[in-house]
Amino acid sequence: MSIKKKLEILLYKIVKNIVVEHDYVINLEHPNVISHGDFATNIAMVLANKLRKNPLDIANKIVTEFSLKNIKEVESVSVANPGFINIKLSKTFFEKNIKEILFSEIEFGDLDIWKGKTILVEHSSPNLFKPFHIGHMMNNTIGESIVRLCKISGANVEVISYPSDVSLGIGKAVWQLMEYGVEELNNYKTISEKMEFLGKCYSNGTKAYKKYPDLEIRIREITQDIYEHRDTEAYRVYKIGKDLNLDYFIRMTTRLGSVFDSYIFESEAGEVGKKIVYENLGKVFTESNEAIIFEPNEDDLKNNKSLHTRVFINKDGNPTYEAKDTGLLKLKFDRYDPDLSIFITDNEQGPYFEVVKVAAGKINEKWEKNTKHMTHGRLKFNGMKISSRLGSVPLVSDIIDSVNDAVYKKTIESGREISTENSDVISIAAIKYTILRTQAGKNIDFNLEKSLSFEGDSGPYLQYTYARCMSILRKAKKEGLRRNLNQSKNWKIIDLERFLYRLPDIFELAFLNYAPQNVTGYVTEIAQIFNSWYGDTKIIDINDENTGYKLALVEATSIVIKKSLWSLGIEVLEEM
RNA sequence: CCCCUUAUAGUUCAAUGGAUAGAACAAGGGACUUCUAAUCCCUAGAUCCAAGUUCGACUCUUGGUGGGGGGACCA
Repeated sequence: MSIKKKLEILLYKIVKNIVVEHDYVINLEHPNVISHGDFATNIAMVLANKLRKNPLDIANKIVTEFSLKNIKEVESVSVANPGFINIKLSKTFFEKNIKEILFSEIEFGDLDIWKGKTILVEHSSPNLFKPFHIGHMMNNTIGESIVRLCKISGANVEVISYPSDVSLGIGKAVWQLMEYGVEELNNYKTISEKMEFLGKCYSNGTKAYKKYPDLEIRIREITQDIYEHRDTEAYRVYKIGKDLNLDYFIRMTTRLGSVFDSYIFESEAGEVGKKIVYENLGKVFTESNEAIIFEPNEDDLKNNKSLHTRVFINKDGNPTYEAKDTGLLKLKFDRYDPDLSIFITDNEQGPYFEVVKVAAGKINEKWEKNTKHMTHGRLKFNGMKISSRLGSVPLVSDIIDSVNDAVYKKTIESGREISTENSDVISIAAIKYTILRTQAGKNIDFNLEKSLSFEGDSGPYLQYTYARCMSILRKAKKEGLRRNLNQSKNWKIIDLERFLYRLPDIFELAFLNYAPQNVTGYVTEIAQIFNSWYGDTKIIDINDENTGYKLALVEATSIVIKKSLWSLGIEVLEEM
């Protein structure tokens, strides 16, 4: 149990004796100003209202009781105006905590709050035949971080993606691919080149469809071949393209650090969705203008003003995205029965999914209650030069390449050398950090000069700090120095110790609020405190009896940084 | 017209209803014969507007204003 939980329980019991018959929650927080202590609570002020008493009197009473308990992890408890109770932790606690970090290693910070439960996360869902573009980078980065936070919660986590594998758009691409000739693919060696060619098929197919209306019949026929898996040339060509696309998707997401346990394809979800919509016709859905729609009733609207009428099956009898998503919900819950099902999309789908959720909830309550739709904003490019191979939409690989160029330049300027692999790790860290420092849902200004940096508040800064820790530890080892888990008597607690123990609480907060930026902010603060300490302290000092303990602190810092970055889906480097 | 979302230093972003609103970049000054200067130290600088709830509001409520997104057969 974390020290925070322990103190909260203790305070709860103490307060219970003072105020009977009143509901209250003990809420410990870390004061902004470290001189106020390690924890503070506002309970006395909250109770002052209910009891109509002076908050200072209540606080004093609680503090007196608290002091009698003689908690060895606590050095002092005090009262501050207008009624805060401040708690300072003891040297004993910090010493014990560093031991815990070092013994737990990479498991430090793991929680058990969702142990025994299952969480399903869907993210990075690609449009097959369309390039893996910048929007997917955003989705993948946030999704992967959510996946990892869920794993930290102790839950069993299943990760899936939901590729869009049937649509009129894909029909157009397949038509164009057949026009060019599928054997054209053999002229390209690498998978990126093949993908570039397929991307061209997609955009040129779309253009041709617009320009020549006569094509519609043929392209609709191709689309139908794909829907129904007909044994035709179109379907065979489609299969080749689909497999290539999936292969590429796996490569790209692997490069970014994601692994998927399984896929549910849009084609599957469409069939299932169409079936359940028809099954619930008259109950949940109604017919209107030849289409099947969902219309929210008065109660629905009272609870959620954003609801509106939507078409689930169009007049041609085909499932729309709404029906497909309903089918997807069924497949998710049938296959995984998750206690929580999270999926991540661009926020343009926010109002839309509210409707699907309410409609689906009428078929199965769980589908609505256990589903969390997380939305993210868009990456805006202002002034950032990206040479996109495919028109105006920057591809994920284009972006990473551009950032790689900048990393390479920076490396050369500072007189270092770098491998391609490490450069990639740094570039991806820089991009991911930029996305994850911001609250999901906001648009992000994605600018190499402004928001994407390698200095200060950045991914590479954190990697650099980790590498610095490792470098110190390597040197100590070389000199035959070993860590010492015990403080000497003259050791004075430093700020670093006052932050390292907080990781589990930060993880809990980030998990419960779907807020990776809590971790980003915390780990940046740790790095700043560490670097500041590094700046004014000689860590390896044979004449200092504290050297062993300082080495333990360096190691603990490296563990906390590594684990924090892991939760964000960012890799560390031993040297840079 | 309705709904969702967003507004914090010159810029890009933080801040579970708490105490003196934090960083970074840019600006100015300083620190490498030293454990990695992708670093550190110092200086200056901000809550869109108007009411309300509260002991206390960037945070909650209501009403405005600006940005982004949605609102029947696209996804």
